Amino acid sequence: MRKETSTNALNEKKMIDTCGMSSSLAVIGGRWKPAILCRLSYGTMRYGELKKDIEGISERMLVAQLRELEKDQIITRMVFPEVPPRVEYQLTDLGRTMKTMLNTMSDWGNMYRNHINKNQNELAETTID
Amino acid sequence: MRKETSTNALNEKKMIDTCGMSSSLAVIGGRWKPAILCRLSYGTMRYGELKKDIEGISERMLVAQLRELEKDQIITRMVFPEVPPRVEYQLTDLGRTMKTMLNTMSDWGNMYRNHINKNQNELAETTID
DNA sequence: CCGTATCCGATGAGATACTG
DNA sequence: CAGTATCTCATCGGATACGG
Repeated sequence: MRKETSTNALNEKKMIDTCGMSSSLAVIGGRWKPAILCRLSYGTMRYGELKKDIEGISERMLVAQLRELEKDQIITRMVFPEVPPRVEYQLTDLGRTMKTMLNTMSDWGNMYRNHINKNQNELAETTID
Repeated sequence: MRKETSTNALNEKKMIDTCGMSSSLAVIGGRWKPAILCRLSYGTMRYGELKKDIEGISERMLVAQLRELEKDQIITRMVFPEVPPRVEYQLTDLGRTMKTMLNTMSDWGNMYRNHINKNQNELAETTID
């Protein structure tokens, strides 16, 4: 039953063996889920707000991604029986546990993009003949 | 413009605006890149080692993913002009900066899977009639 | 040993029109 | 307002055969 001897090597080994990365990517991956999750991490939003805020998304995709996140227990969908109808989405407790990961990914992504752009600019400058 | 007053809200706002998550996912996403990156984060590996170690991957996909990671400056490809031929892959310095993110994603993914499984088991137990 | 080339099905995702 | 339904196209990824 899994000794807890925490050498660095063992910790890293654990990562390879089980590789939970795929589980994470299955939940947060794809073209639109990052945009949805980023927004919902600040609180509740209505369907129409998400649609207006996420540029370029079609209704079909927005609904599909919201349904998947709901099935994966990351967000909740609350329907208010009013006229006109209102539907609000928000992170579950489980969904809120993602915030650290989302921030880490966002930070690395920004660093990476800056790095790539910087190198391209330097390259452009040195190759002017 | 942009006041640098670092309230919590503003820090979070930064995440939404730029959302580097998509940049991260563009580099590490997909079916096979997690497996490749996990393995290369321990050091150099040969093509054949990767192929043997990553169960189910086809040569077509292995090569394609390695080429993309190389283009994205995450790994290097070193060809040794020997007989038989030898090709070694390893993370670049830039690639090594991903390790924190990979671990965070792996940890959350494992936590998530455990959480889901646990709830399913409890549900199964309570619904036995 | 380290790949390419080719074919093909499954899935992701856009556009448009319609509905309770 | 908050969605469905349908059609279409592009990309991802698997299987197999062959090449330096």
